[in-house]
Amino acid sequence: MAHNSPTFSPLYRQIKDLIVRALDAGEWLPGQAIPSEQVLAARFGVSQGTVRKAVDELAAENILIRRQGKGTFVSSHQDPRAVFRFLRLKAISGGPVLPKSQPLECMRAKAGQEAARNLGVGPGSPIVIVRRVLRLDGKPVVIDEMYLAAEVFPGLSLEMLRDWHGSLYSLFESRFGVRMVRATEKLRAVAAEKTVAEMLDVREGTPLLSVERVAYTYGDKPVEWRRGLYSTAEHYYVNELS
Amino acid sequence: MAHNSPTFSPLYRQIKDLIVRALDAGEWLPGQAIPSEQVLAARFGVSQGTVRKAVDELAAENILIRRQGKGTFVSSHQDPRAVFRFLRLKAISGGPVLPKSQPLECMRAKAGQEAARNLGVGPGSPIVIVRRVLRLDGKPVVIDEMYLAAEVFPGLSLEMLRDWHGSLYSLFESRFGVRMVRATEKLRAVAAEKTVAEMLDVREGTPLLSVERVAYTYGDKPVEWRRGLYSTAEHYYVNELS
DNA sequence: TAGTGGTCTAGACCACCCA
DNA sequence: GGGTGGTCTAGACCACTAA
Repeated sequence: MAHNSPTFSPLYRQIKDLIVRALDAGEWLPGQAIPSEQVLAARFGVSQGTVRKAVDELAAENILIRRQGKGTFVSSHQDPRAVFRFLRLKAISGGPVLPKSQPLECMRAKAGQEAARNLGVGPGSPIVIVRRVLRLDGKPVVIDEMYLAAEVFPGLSLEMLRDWHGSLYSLFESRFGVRMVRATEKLRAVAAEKTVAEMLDVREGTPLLSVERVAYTYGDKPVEWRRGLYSTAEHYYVNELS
Repeated sequence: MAHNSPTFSPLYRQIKDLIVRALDAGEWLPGQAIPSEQVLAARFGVSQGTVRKAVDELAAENILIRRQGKGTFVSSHQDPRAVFRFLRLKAISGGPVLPKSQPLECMRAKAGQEAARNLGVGPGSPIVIVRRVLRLDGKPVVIDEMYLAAEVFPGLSLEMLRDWHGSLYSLFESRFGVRMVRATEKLRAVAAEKTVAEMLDVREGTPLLSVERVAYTYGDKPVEWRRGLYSTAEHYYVNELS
């Protein structure tokens, strides 16, 4: 093996890329099992240990899920345990939280400077803007505005959003084959403007948590830019540092 | 090997615990190299591969740092790269941020209900309360109030805090041998009260980011509970989701 | 050149799940 | 019982660092 080329990357990382590419191509769908390590090793012409290391990293990134005795599965936003992977909210009371999305608007537009930059597309590219309210335990807690590259979500409509019972990301995954894999968020504290305050049932000027997110699919491709305003009267945003 | 006992844990995890215990005992200090994998394997009577897996996990948790060709090192808050591991603030302008701590107060007290619960000590236990302002690029951006178990930080004083040039955690590490390894944070948006507003140089009622943190040392032992109020006029809190 | 971590392999056996 | 992932080992070789 040539281990001294300038673009050297270890075998297991090449295997990892091949697996990601297969996932991106839809060879194995979310929730389904991928082939066993033995089979993958034969397919890629490497030892099982090398496949294992590749899968280990993908499992650490929550892209795959290993289940001893059963197999290795493509992680899915359909999985109820995955809901709070991207929704870092908990009730101050400590009780369980039942999120329910209430779509308000779904419209076509052209990308402005900021949206274009965050979505990695050219300015003026067609995008879809979605606005919705997220209710937790029946109360409005989050108001979101999402910007999506239109070509990735063809035919997305308000009816489709209204008819869907589940998380947005599970809809994206099921209907458009787009799996959100990673996201970065920027948090600030802002004052509620009048219209927002009414929707969240708080007084105008109430401090809200502003959460700006860029979400990526396989291959670190950005596909969603969103801004959420969280009412933190009865909920807080949790984070783990290490 | 008895792999079927009810308290079964794999060898590499036992090795990991032994390494953590050695770290906790101060056998190897932050910034120093630990023995090579070969040496550790001989010491614990296992193969190098098993030590490697234990070290892999500790490196993933940012407790150890591997450097090819040099060795494996105990991670340290002295390392300038470690400053932003627990301070998730960036300038909106995108420029670099130079944090500087300005201690205000350091007093002894007895733990109330909440502090006791968060620090894992009995109510009434002696604690130290520290208040400080954190300046970024010269401007006051964060005001912190910290609650520390007194017996873990004997002799902590305002003078000591004032004389220290570096992060608080690097002080704790150098002077008291307490290394912060992990933390959980709860974020909310709140309105600035008068005294806080003055210190942060904002108007009363300005929305601030409230960050409540419990920090843990080796063995998941909580040793610090703090609440910070962040002015997010020119900075934001960053987070990675995966 | 010697020592460190990093990669890759091959094989054995264990733990778990399911038919 | 047979298949899956999980653990552990032993050995070879590569890549990086420092003296």
